Amino acid sequence: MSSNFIRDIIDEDLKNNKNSGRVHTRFPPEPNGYLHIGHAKAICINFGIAKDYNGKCNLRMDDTNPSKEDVEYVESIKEDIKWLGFEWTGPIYFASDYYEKLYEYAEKLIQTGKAFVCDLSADEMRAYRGTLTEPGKESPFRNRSIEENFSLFRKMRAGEFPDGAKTLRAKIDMTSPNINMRDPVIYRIMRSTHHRTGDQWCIYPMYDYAHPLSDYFEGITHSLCSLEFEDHRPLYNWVLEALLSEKLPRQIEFARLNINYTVMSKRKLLELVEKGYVDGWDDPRMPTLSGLRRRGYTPESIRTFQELIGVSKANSIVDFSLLEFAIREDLNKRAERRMTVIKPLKVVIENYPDNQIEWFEAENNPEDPNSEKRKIPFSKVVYIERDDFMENPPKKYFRLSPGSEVRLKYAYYITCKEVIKDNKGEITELRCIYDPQSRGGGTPDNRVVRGTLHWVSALHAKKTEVRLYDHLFNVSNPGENDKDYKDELNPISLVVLKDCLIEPSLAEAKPGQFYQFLRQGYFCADSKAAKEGLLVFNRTVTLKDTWAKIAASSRNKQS
RNA sequence: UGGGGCGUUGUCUAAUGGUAGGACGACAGAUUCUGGAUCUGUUUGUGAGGGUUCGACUCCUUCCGCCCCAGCCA
Repeated sequence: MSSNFIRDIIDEDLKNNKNSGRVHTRFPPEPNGYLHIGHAKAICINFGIAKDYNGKCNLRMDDTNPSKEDVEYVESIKEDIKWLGFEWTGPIYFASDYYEKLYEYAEKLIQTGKAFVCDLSADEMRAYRGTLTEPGKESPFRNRSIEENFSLFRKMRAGEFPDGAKTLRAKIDMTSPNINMRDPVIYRIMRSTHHRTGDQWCIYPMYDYAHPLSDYFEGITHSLCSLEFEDHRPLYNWVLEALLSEKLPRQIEFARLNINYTVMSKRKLLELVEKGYVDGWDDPRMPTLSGLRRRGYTPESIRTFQELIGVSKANSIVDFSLLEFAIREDLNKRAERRMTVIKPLKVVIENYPDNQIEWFEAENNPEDPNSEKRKIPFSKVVYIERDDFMENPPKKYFRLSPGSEVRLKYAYYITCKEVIKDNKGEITELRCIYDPQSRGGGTPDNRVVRGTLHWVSALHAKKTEVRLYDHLFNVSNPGENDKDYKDELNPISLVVLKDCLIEPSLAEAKPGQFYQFLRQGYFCADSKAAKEGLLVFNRTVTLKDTWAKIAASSRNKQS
């Protein structure tokens, strides 16, 4: 586990015996959307630190805004964290469990003259707040007596005022250069049914007030959050210091994760879901954990990725290729190999006996010495990949072309004798001959064939749907330069191919089971389609493709 | 232009006054029944200027650039 500036701070705290050597973090999502890979960074940081320091990490739902939150989201959050491989300490905490306590502390704030009930409307409050460069003005309600504030606040709770009519505000400093300190609202009146407390409350605490206290209630020592809360730290500390005298949690901020060719804001992801640009939160193109899971990403690969990107305070955009590296590395070691022809081209082996069937032994995983072998059937008619044949091949193309010889993996060498086309000029079939001496993939004369192709036997193959995914957006940084990110969606981020041919053993693939389709990529059986009894494979990531690179660069040279 | 942050190769990240290193990518080669994997090698960087110092990514200073903040969101 590599170090970072947060761990350095904790090491220092430990050295000074701060918090009596305790390390207690928390992951505090708001249940207003599904977790995405940016959350995974925060999860790995918080749970990872707890694990490595023999500490604790709480899961706390930061549910102080019922208008946006829902139980569906709390369920998905639990599932995603468990799937990622982390366990929270104790029960799941909810900020809503603290509503009564939070209310009592607010009364304490009033009693000590540190909070007041304000009648300013939202618009008025904005006007009083000042601007970035001008100080604000004090609310005319700022100097109400403690008794009046007290009784008004109770009436707020009792529902005697309409929504938005009054707020409870911290009395700090309207001239502060930090706008967060200009008498921030800490309670608002909002008649909204909460997913846990129902209609019990009509006033709800604000994040800036509820969060530090929730941390305190749970004995959190290090409250790790993202950079945009840096400006809120003085307020975080103000709330705690105004109410408490003991050792307090310390907030530390780190840069959130950005990855190119995708978006990472819950607002935007929600919009993609609600407006139907994608097939739900778990669409395999989404950067959500449920999407990545459905796509075939493993929890191990996501944890590796988080380890690779590190933790710092610098804003950054991580290359998608790093995520791809992490999943390839994991799946290369673990995924069983299968042969699947995605875009089939019929090959008839003219000199192969008409009704003969042979079974060849194939490695399930050459990277795993303990893996078993399987038998695959071979017959006179096979299918190969359309891309593995070119009638007029360029230099350095060592797949099949008229007159050339290639190896059908695990089977025989074949040579192309004739190309058959339909009346539109489209190639429909290849006529080949095989060398019986090359059985098993080698010949007595050790002749060199550069190309080795995957194939399926026409007699035995099963038809299946395969879905190929690409970046959801076709620009590196969607929404940049005032563009609407929705205009930058990649129109071919999903390509559905329905006539793919799989080898027989794949017919029983379990939902979520991952494979390497030889020479093509890693694929996993789609769990959503499986619920409807369909067998569909999602492409998780392609294999690295050196030939594609060579072809592309020579194409560039020509143009 | 108030306040808070951040600038190290194409990308991410180390080095906390003492050889600017790692990972990904890229490139080259070896090897290979996957143009995969594996192995080897190569390349590119401290935002700019001044200062302190034997020595500066690191300290001081001036500047430049980028991000965040004016929700009764989190």
